[in-house]
Amino acid sequence: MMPKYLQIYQQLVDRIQNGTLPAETKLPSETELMHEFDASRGTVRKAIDALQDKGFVRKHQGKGVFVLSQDAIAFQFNGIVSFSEAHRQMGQHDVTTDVLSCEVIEATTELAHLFHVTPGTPITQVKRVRTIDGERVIFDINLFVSSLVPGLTKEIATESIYQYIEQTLGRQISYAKRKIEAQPATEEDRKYLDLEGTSHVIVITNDTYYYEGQHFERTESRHRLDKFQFTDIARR
Amino acid sequence: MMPKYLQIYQQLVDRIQNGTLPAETKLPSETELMHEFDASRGTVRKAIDALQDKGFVRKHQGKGVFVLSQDAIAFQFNGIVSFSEAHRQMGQHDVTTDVLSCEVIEATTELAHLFHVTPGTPITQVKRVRTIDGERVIFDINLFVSSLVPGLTKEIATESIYQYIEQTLGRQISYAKRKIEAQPATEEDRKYLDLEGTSHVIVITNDTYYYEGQHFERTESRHRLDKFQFTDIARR
DNA sequence: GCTCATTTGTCCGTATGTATT
DNA sequence: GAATACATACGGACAAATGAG
Repeated sequence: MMPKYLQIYQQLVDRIQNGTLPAETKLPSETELMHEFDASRGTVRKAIDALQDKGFVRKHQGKGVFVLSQDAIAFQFNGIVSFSEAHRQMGQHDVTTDVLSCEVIEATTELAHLFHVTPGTPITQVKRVRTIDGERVIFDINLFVSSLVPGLTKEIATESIYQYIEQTLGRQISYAKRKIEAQPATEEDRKYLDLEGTSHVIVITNDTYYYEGQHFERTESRHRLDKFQFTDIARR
Repeated sequence: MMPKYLQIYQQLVDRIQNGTLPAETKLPSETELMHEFDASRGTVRKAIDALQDKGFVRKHQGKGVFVLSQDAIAFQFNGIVSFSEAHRQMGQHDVTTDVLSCEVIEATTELAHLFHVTPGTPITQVKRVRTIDGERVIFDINLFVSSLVPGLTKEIATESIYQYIEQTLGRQISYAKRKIEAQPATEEDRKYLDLEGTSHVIVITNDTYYYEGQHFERTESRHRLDKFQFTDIARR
């Protein structure tokens, strides 16, 4: 049973997304929502606070709660949004993923230090290439602490690994640190990507942590310069 | 008068930052905090929720509230953290800012469309170069809708423009959209930056909006490839 | 496996303050 | 000034998760 405040939240999100509550319009007041959902004021307020946290509305003391324009929300698919990810959602491009390798290696001292495990600990390494409209433009290297992501197979790596972790393993992801920088292309980059003469690649290093604080993954995502784009929205 | 829940929040932040409440330790329970601060449970909970939102603690039903390690917080300087910004805070580098120009231009049809104003509207344009350890590595172009940021001078541009907006003008910034991508270096890039033969620059386009929703600024920050780094933390 | 105390999560009702119209 | 709407604060009750015994 979902908490009541989340049910109210969800129904309001639905109304915003299906156009019942278009941008700029005022939400019903807290008192009206109390009666409509037969809830206390605190419960209604919690739902509205969640809406504001997610960027759907903005509250103004004395005036009311107003729906924000959708483009800001659409912009807000946070997480890493590369050229491919952004356009895959639009359905405009032909994107394929090839798993080059999926094997268990032993943690080097460097990896052991990174993940806070002992050297020799099994690490699952996945290398993938993403092809967009016939050009190989993204080269991904995933490293997982094997014991923290059991049962990972090549088939799963082709689909969404995060979906596997959250739904099949039932573990909750807490936060991810990201770093974006440019690096000179390596031999491996040149081997697996269609670099077309560019000397550098954009590297996104992503470290992901479970709710309990365990660092279970590092992913290096290496993008061809001209096919890279990252968008983000920062709220105060 | 600061609200009580923010006072409690602030005191707890202080304890975390000065080491009274080190990482991994458990906060006093809600009941204990109620007595200590002579507040109701709801007020104490609001303070703790704020702590969790800012990434200081993590709540666990049935267990308690635990202080998170500081490195995740230190990492969490949101906003754009380029090579220079990150290292200026460390005080390790010699960073200077030169204002190349600061003038009022008329909005082209393109700019008018971007800011939702009529063509010809005054736009304040500031061009700056950031020099780090003697190398010119960042070229910034700021565009402000003049009427929304009145009184902007060359002197202010040398210091922090955001500080001027929030403190002197007393306006609140709501959110910023960011885009990061690579572009071929322009002639202007080559003129103002020490590119050392690199063909591309990293461009960060930043659009900033006031609380009321007005789009008042676009900044293009053009970085030399090898001196660029962006870090970020994404929480679920 | 079960009970029990502890701790956080949800929900309700009420009162008062502050900003806007 | 009055009415409306959100902000803060208090109190009480029960549910759900955790850990100790």
